[in-house]
Amino acid sequence: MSAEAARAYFGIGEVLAQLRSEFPDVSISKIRFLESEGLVEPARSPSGYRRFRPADIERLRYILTAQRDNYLPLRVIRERLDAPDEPRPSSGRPAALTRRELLDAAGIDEESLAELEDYGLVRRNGRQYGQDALAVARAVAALSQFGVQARHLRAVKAAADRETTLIEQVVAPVLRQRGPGVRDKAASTAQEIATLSLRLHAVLVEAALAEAGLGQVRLG
Amino acid sequence: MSAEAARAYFGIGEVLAQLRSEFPDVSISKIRFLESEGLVEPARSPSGYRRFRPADIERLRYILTAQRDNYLPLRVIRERLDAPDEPRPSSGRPAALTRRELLDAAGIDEESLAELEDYGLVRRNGRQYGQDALAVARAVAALSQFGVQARHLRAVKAAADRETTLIEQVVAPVLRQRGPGVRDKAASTAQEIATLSLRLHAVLVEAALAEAGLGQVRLG
DNA sequence: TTGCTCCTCACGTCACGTGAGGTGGC
DNA sequence: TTGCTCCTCACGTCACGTGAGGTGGC
Repeated sequence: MSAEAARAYFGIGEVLAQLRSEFPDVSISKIRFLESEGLVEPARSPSGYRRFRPADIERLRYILTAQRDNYLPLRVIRERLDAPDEPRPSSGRPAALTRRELLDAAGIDEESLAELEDYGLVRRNGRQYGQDALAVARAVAALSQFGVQARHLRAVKAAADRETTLIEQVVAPVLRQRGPGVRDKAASTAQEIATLSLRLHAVLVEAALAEAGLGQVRLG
Repeated sequence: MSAEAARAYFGIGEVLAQLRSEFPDVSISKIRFLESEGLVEPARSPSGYRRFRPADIERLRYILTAQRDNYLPLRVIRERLDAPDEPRPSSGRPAALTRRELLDAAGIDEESLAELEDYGLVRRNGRQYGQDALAVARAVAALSQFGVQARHLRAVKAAADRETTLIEQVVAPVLRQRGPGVRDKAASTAQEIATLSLRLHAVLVEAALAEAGLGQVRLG
C-alpha cells in the first residue's frame, strides 16, 4: 500500500468531494441532514468532527442512489437499510395489472397494445402485466401524440437491448465471484451503470438538439 | 367537427386525466397549488368550479415539462412565463469553462479528456467548454470507476446520434411551416420527444435487468 | 495569529398532501 | 335523495438550505 492508501476516516468535505461527480446535488447540509434522520452514523473525533469510514460512504452512496433512481422517500430507504432481508411489503400500487387495467391506465387501445407486444416492448407474465409494462405503454402513448412511429420505437428498443448486454458484460466478473451478497453487489453496480449511461445519453441528445437550434425552449 | 370536439372548458379532473399519461406525478392538489402560486389562472364557473381552456392546459404542460426536464424551481418558471422575451439572466453557473476548469470540475485527467474529444463525446467552442461537456465528463468519470470502457461509450454515442436524427425527422414538418413561434414550437416538441424516449429507454433497460436478476437492490 | 474546516441550533423555504366541512349539477 | 365532482382553508410534511455564533488543528 502506498502512503496515501488505507485512510481509515474522511472528513465531511472529503466525503462530499468523493460523491459529487456521481451525485451532483449532494451537499454538506444534506449529509448532515441524513445523519440527523438516522440514516448514517459516522464516528466522531474527540473534537466533534464527523469521521466517515468507507462503510459509511457506501451507505451514503446507496441512499443517494435509491433517491435518484427509484425516487424513494427517506422513510422507505430507512426501512430497507434497517431490515434488509424482509420481503418487500406491498407498496400501495398493485404489482400486476390485467390487460383491461393496463389499457385503461395507459389510455391506449387494443391494437396499440398488440403492436407493442409484437415489437417486444411489452411482455406479460401469464395473464398479468407489470408496472414496467404500464410505464412503457404510457410513454408510447405520449410519443404517439407527437407522431412518433414504430421505427422509432424499434430503434429505442434496439439501443436498450444493446445497453443491457453491455451492462451484463461489465458485471459478469462480479457474478463469477463467490460469497454472500455477490448478486446484490452485481445488481447495485448494474443499476448505477444504467443510470450513468442514461444520463450520458440524455446529455448527448440535449447537446445535439441545442446545436440544431432545438434546445431548451422559453415559451411565450 | 364532431359532437365531441370544440370543448371550450375542462374540469380539473379532466385536465388531470389528460396530463397523467405524460406526467405521472401530477395531482389535483398540485394543479390547485400551481394556481395559488399564480402560475395558471383558469376561469371559474358561476358556482366556483375551475374551467381550464386549452391554453391553460398548454401552460400547465409547459410548467410540468420545465420542472421535469430542467429541474427548474417555480420561481424561475414564473419569471420565464411572465417575461418570455428577455434575455436569459446569467444563472449563477458560468456558461463556459476553460480546459483546466473542466478537468478540475470533472475530476479527470488530460488523456481521458483527449479521448473523449476523439470520440466526439465532448466538443469545444473555440477554447471554451460548455456545461454539457462537464456533464458528459462527469458521467464518463463515474462510469470508468465501474470498468466501463470506450466501446460502451461509443455505443451510447451512436444511440444518441440515431435518436437525434429521428427527432429531427419528426420535427421537420413543423419547421417547414411559416410564422412566429414556429421554431419554439418545434424545439418544445423535440424536447418532449427526447424526454419520453429517454423514459422509454430507461424502463426497457430496467425491465431487462430485472429479468436477468439484476433489478433494483435492497442492500444490507 | 491566521486560515481553513468543521460544529450546533434555530429558523426558513419549497412544493406540495391531507382532511374537515362544505356546495352544485344530473 | 343519491352520487359524484368540485370547492376553501388550515395545518402538516418532507427534504433540505441558511445564517449566526461558535470551536479545533496545522
